[in-house]
Amino acid sequence: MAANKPFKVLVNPNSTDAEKAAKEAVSKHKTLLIAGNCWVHYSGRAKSKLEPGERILIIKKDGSLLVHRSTGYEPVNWQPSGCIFHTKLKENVLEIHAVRQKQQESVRVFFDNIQLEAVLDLVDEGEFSLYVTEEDMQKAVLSKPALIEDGFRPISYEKKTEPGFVDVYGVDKAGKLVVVELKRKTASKDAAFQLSRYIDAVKARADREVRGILAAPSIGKDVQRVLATLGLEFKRLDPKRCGEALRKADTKRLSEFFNET
Amino acid sequence: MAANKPFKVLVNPNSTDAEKAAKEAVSKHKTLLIAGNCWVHYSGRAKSKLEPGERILIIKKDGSLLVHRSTGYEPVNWQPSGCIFHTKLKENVLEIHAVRQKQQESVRVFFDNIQLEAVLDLVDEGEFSLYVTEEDMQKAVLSKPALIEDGFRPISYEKKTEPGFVDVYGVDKAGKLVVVELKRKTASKDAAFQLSRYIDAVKARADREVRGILAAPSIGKDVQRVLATLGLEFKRLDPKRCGEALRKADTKRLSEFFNET
DNA sequence: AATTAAATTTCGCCT
DNA sequence: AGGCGAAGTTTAATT
Repeated sequence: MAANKPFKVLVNPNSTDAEKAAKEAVSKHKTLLIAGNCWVHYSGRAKSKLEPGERILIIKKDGSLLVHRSTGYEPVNWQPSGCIFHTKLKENVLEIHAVRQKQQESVRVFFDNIQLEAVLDLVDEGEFSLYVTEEDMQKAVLSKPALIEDGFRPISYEKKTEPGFVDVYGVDKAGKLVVVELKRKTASKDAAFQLSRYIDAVKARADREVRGILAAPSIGKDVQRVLATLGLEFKRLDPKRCGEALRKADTKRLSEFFNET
Repeated sequence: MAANKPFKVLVNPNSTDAEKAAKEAVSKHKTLLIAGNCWVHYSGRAKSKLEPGERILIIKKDGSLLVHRSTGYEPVNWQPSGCIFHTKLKENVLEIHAVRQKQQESVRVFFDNIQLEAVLDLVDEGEFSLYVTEEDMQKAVLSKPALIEDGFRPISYEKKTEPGFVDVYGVDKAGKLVVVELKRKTASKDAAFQLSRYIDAVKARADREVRGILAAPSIGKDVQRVLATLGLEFKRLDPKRCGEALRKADTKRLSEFFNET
């Protein structure tokens, strides 16, 4: 556990201390967190008014603002990053005014009672990755081969050690052999060449025509040209739809498929 | 100022106390707020992994969950209302597990260091009102044409892609054709010219006199002169009164109007 | 730079 | 209950 980090917490602060902390947070680009009784005025593309009630206000170092009520996943009022903030104190009411030049918008939050206020210095270098695993994509194709094309029937599959590449072998509607290479992200030139090598290897053994399909969420124009030159095909395969297909798939049957191979 | 409300604030709590407070918040349907070092796993429609870093976690009484990083207006991980929560303690790591049956989703948040934890009881009955979008103004005029002028009868309406402009066509007391252009904010010169172009187009088709009314909350002196030059009229239209008119309008009748056109 | 498409979109209204 | 459309949508990608 790391040593305790420097941050400020005020419980039931008076308005003067509250404003001081808010000013500090904003000027030093820290995270400001306030829980208390407030009302909010928004004006910009539309207008809104929020009558008094207890909410949570968050202001981040990039100049984004959030006001959260006691329920609901969405903020009741907000402002994307890039705001400039002003604070004002008037008759023990703390006003925090967020102005966004870009969209000509402004949000004013007025606190007349603060339960909790914190000025945090959040250090966050952690990477965020949203993914569909190669295995997920493979499972999706196996459970719903039409994702590749109508009439496609998988015969076997092979998991490769290289991350991001998984092949599925099968036959198409006409009975022609098909090699499918899956890629989690945008198809690269490498992927095209790799698929080409597989195709060549399979052709040499099978001694008959083999189709090669590179299935990925997207492909660049240049890679598309490479594919065409190599006589290969591209099939757009949306990771999201793979996920959907997976969920809708008959899990039992799918697991059986995996077990029996 | 109201008396201080009961709530709990923990600064640098140990994991045992942290879990205890989290359990209390969830079971008693309070708002849970944690700032600390965490990592997050999400699995559902997609999958995601968030490497360790310092963030803010909010769990609301309706079972919604938010994980906010130090920047960005949007949460990095979230879950809409309706989650069921489980907490677990393992080697001083607090795990909060949110499960949503409806979508078959789950979010796991792991804290190994907590700077601040609060259990709040937010009381919020304040009304939120969003008012006067262009469409609102249009609906208001359609439901209460007298907002434009006495005896005005709308015939049809048209929604434009340009933001802020909505037209209503109708006839006045004398049976003369009227084109109304609505603007959410102060009428601009552009609006005047735009209306003028409409009028010209309508005149060309209808081959008879057409009145043009620019309806907006306010108008500048210069724009007023432009209007006069173009032979057009200005009608002050208070957004607030539009909102009121809308609320008071017979919703059924309004929807019928929209259907029959 | 502008336009289009996607989002773990969510949410509300209508059929 | 399912489907469609809007959102103060925002944000990323593509032309």
